[in-house]
Amino acid sequence: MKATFSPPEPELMTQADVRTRLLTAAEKLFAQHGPAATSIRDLAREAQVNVAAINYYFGSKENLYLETLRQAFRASREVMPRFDALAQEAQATGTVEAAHTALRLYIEEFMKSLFVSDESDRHMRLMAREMSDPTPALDAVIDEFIEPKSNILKQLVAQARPDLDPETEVPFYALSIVGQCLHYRLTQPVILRLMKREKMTSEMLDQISVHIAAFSLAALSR
Amino acid sequence: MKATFSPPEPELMTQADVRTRLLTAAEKLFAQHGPAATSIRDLAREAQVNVAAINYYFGSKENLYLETLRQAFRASREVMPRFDALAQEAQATGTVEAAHTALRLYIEEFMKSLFVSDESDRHMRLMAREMSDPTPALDAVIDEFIEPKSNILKQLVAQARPDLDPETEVPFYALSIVGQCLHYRLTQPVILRLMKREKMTSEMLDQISVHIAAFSLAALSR
DNA sequence: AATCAATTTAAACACTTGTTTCAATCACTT
DNA sequence: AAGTGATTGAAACAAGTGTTTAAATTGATT
Repeated sequence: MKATFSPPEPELMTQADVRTRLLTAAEKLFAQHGPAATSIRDLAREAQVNVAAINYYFGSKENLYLETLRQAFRASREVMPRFDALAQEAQATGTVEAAHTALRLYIEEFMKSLFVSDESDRHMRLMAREMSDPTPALDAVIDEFIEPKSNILKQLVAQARPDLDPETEVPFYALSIVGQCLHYRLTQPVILRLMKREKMTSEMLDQISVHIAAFSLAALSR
Repeated sequence: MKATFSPPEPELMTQADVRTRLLTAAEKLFAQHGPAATSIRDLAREAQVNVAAINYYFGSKENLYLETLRQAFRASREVMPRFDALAQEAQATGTVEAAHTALRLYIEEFMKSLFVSDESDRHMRLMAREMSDPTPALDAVIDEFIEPKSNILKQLVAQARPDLDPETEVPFYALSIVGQCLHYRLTQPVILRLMKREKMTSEMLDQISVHIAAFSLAALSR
């Protein structure tokens, strides 16, 4: 007679220890090596947990990955209010100059969030990986993270250039700004080699942010 | 009594059939799914070849990947003269306006080379993959492809803005331009979803090229 | 203290991976 | 036509994958 086990309801979080240890390990390893290159035995070792625990608590490795992503951008969204406040303040002031300062800050904050190496670094790595090498989890990442952040940027661009069509023109300007920033994260190994540097320093980061802001604002001014 | 087989000298290309069929299949599959997600059995099926042939002709899967990359950017470099001619013509004319037109063409050509879906598309995919997810083969890709192409772009930027320091300022401008272009290739799935499109059309490509050129040239003009 | 479900465990499962083996076959020279 | 070395082929290999099993253990409730 086979006993059928029903996994616990995630929201109850009973015996959260193993579950959260697993999520922590997953965030670390998935961010470091990607989901394909991370085996459930690696995960189990890192979390100091039996291999079966992964399927017991999450049903499958893929589901654990999804859950990890969910947790990652749930945490990342808590940084969003800062960006949101930025945009709302600029909108309240209403001037083109206010939009410019907000864009400068937006770029600086965005670049920082891409590189500051701690928890948010792992989150960014996870999402960057999804973008260039998508899994079925990509849709969630777009809806809950990229789209809202992109909307803030579009709003700032629209305020800086009220003459642009919000539907057809503004999006391209927003992509140009994000593209410059992401480039340094997505092709970091190449850029470091071209610049003959070992690693990204905070001085370089400042320099880069200032350049991207100057470049983009120059492009935005008529 | 084991017979020891010595693989044929690559430069002799004796019985090139199997070897080249394998390279062709590898180029296709590695570009499509990446080296990690492509098994040697997938490769053997695609090339209509026995699995053992891979190790017989290339020693290992990793070596086949390296050889494929080598072949890819050897072929890609043959497109370089076009870019080179672009830069030399601009330099010959010498005016800022000439640099602007050359930059416009450069961006257009570069975007095309990133997306036109044929042989060069696979080469670009292979190299883009190396950039965001490097293997030991990255160094060769940088030296033989990225660096020279980047130098042409820097030269055009320097001609358009003679006041900029070639060592400290020009590189950032070049990266801003390349970054905008690559963004559309590296995060293509995300961008298509944000734009609510199924696939990249040549009309979109033109539109994008025109925008990036306008944006960048506006940023470059004082 | 006994009961009973929730959890943990080691082992096995079925499958895929890259690589190797070795006999069969092929192309070519003597 | 026989002999020889290069190539091919089917099968086996060892190691690794995600998942499932069923017995052992735990922890709380009756």
